[in-house]
Parts: sequence; structure tokens; C-alpha cells
Amino acid sequence: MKTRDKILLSSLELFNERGERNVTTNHIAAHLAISPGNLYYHFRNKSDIIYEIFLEYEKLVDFYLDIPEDRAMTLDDMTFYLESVFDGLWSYRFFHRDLEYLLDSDQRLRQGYRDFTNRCLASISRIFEKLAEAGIIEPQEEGLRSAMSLNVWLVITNWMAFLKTAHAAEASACLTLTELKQGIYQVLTLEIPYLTLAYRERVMALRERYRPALHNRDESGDCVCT
Amino acid sequence: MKTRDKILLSSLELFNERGERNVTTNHIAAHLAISPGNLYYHFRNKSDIIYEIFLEYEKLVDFYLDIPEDRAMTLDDMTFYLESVFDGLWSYRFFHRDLEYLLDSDQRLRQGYRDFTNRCLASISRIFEKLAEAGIIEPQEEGLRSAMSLNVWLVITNWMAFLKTAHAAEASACLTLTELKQGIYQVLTLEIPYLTLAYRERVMALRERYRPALHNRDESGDCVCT
DNA sequence: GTATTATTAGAGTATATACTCTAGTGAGTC
DNA sequence: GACTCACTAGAGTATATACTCTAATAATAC
Repeated sequence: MKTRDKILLSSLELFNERGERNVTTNHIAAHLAISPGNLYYHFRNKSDIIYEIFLEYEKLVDFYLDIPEDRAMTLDDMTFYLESVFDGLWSYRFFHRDLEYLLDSDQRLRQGYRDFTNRCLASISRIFEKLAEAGIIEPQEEGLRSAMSLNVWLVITNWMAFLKTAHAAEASACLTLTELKQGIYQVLTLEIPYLTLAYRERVMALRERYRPALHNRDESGDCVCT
Repeated sequence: MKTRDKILLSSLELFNERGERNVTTNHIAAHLAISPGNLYYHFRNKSDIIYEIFLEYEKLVDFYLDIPEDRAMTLDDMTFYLESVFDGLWSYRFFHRDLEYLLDSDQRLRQGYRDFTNRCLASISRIFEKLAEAGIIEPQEEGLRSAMSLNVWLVITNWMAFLKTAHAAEASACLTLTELKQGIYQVLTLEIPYLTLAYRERVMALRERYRPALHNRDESGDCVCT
């Protein structure tokens, strides 16, 4: 693997593990056993590394959220979208943690993320529309649909931060993808009132599969990782 | 005013304006035209300053979210809770921006914030309960109610971050309390399906008052502050 | 007034951080 | 063998950051 790609990979790994704020370019170089000079040969600065990682993230989510327009939407589709988005969130979890600082330090990133958000919101809204066409949820007028989509986005992007702050011990090491996906339970909670009678039970059963497992914490709130 | 209090006040101001990450103890001292040594006479370290500010924040929100148990809840009460919570969020807005890092650097704060979150969630849930008792929303079973409360919390605490990232220009300077309160529109969106017939129209009218005014952005997304 | 305590200034320190500079090395080309 | 060029090492730098230390001053108690 090329050094450039190794830098991107290690950076992502370290950022996810310790948070971007706690990872310096020297750390990244040391982790790869290369010199800082070498790192700076491949990237002009730290922001450039982060921006490249964002482009990957963006590509991944855009790929996941591609909505097929030639057929009706199924419950499986919806499950896939939810699972995928949380997978993406997990793989690039450092990103949302320091989002505001990152956007303040890089205008390209700010613009890119803005567009990315708008595409995501549009996709979510389109999913709602197609879910209604498929008779899974009741159709809603455009205004309500976009407000609902925004709420879905807010819940999704804030769920991980909530989990981390809810942990009593230091969070980063303990959080798992499984826990993260319990966010799906929260998203489906938003849909409940809009479900059609025909699908209500099936979606409720689906939701149940993601119910937060509160039993894996002891009384102090510490995570009991097994 | 005592130096100690001035330090807390200036810190809060600078943190809110520039973000905790961009404000050093030296900045705070310089802003007050006192020496760093003076600052460190009053506070052992930066974390201590932040922790004290958190205690204020906590006190304020706890005060706002005190639910009177001797009478029924009104729509005005609900409006007050929403307005107040967003006021609190605004006054201590730096806090949620760097939350994860702050909690990782101070165990007291982590525990304190955890308890604070749980109290807030309990309050929100209790508000839903009392809204149902008052015939404003349909009563829901406990499980749904707590999932809904969590969603309300997620929307509230993530709304500001969303606004800041949605801005094309640097965000911090431009965001206003008015914009922030458009988050109330999003929270009320969550309630819509549960409103009783008797109150539906009144709440919808209330919600309309907070509708995001999208006209105050030009096509590039830049804020047109007036 | 004197003693004590609270407060403050300001220079200073150890460490970290992002990034630069120079001097290469090694693989391929002619 | 000479040349090029992508790549790398590693020492070094300017600046920042959180925090300390000493000495002095103001406030208060007796």
C-alpha cells in the first residue's frame, strides 16, 4: 500500500480512537513509523488529511443513499438505509465529534459538508416520499416531510454523541457498533405515528430488534464490555 | 465584581464566541487585563473554570425545568419550557460544542453531565405526561414516552450544531438567539401526531410562530445579518 | 500601627504542535 | 555510469499553551 493511503488510513483510525483534537501529525507519523517530513511530503497540512477523509466519507454515504427510482421501496430498503448510514457514521465517527472546529478551520470542508447535509436531507425526504408511495407510511405534505427529515438527521447525527456522554467511564474505547445501531430504534420511534395499519406491526417488530439493551451497564453506568 | 466572577464571566463570553478550543487561559487573562498568575490564583486550571461554568448552566436549566406538581400544565407552560431551554442552550452554547472533549478531560464533569442529562430526560418525560393529563396530547405508554423524550433531547441539543454547520460563512459570529429558537419548530414537529383534536390548531399556530425564516440567507447560504 | 491574609503582576518554564529544511536513498531510464 | 525523480529521514524552528514562582501590594483583623 502506498504511503499516502497508509497515512489516510492511520489518521482515520487514530482520529476515531482518540478524537482529532488529541491526534497530532507527529502521532500519525510515529504510528506509521515514518518521519513527520515524510507525512508532510504527502499532505500540505493536517486539514488536507481531514478533507481527504471527508471526501471518502461523503462518497460512501452518497453511495449508500442512492435511491432507485425505477421501483417501489420496501421495508428491507429502509432497513438497509438505516443500517448503512449508521455504518458510515461509525467508520468516520471522529468527524461529527469535532465538526464545528473542523469546519471553522477549512472553508472547502465547510462548503462540502453543507452540500453533503443538503443531499442527505433530500435523500431522507425522498425516502419518506417513497415509503408513502409504497403504502408503508401515510403520505405527508412537503412541509411536514422536510421538517421530519431534518429531525431524523438531527437524531442520527447526535445519537453517537449522546451515547458517548451517557457513558460514565471514558467513552471512546467502549462504544460499539451494536450500541450505535440502537439509534435505529430512535429513528423508527419518529416514524411510528405515520405508519399505515398494514405495516404497523411489521415495523414495530423491526424496531424492537434495535431496542437499547440497558442491561449491559452496571448500576454505576459503566459499560461492561465482554 | 470579584475577580473570580469576572474570570468566569469572561471565560463564558470568550468560549461562546470562539469555542473553548480556541480560548486559552492567557487569552482570558489578557481579555480581563489581569495576569495569568492572577487567573491561576483563583482557579487551579482551565478545567476548573469550565466545571464551575457547567454548575451554573446546570443550576439554570434545573431551575427552568422545575415542574409544578400542584396544578395542570398549560400550553403556556410548554412554551415557557421550550423558550427557557433554548435560552439556556444559547447562554452556554460553547458547552455542547466541545462536549466530548470536555467530558474526557474531567471525570467530575462527565459524571455531573450524565446526571444532568438524566434529569433533563426525566423532566421532558414528565412534561409529556402532564401534557397528556391536561388533554393537550394523547397519553402514551411509558416506553414510547421515554423514547420520544430522548428524541426531543437529541433534537434540542443538536439543533445549534446543525445551524452552525448549515451556515456557509464562519458560523459563530452570525448565529442569533432567534435562529436558535427555530429549534422549537423542530421540537413541536415531533409532537404533531400526538396532539389532541382540541389543541391541534392552537399548537400548530404556536409552531408556525417559530417557522425557520429561510429568507434571511442569500443563495450562497451566507447569513445576511441586519 | 502591626500582623496576617488575600490578591495581583509579570517574568519564566516545560512541553507540545504544526510544519520546514536539507540531505539524502533507491528504482527506473537513457 | 549518469541522470531523474518520487520518496524518505530526521533534525530543527517558531509559536503556543497550560501552568508556576517570586515578589509585591492591598485589605482586614487585632
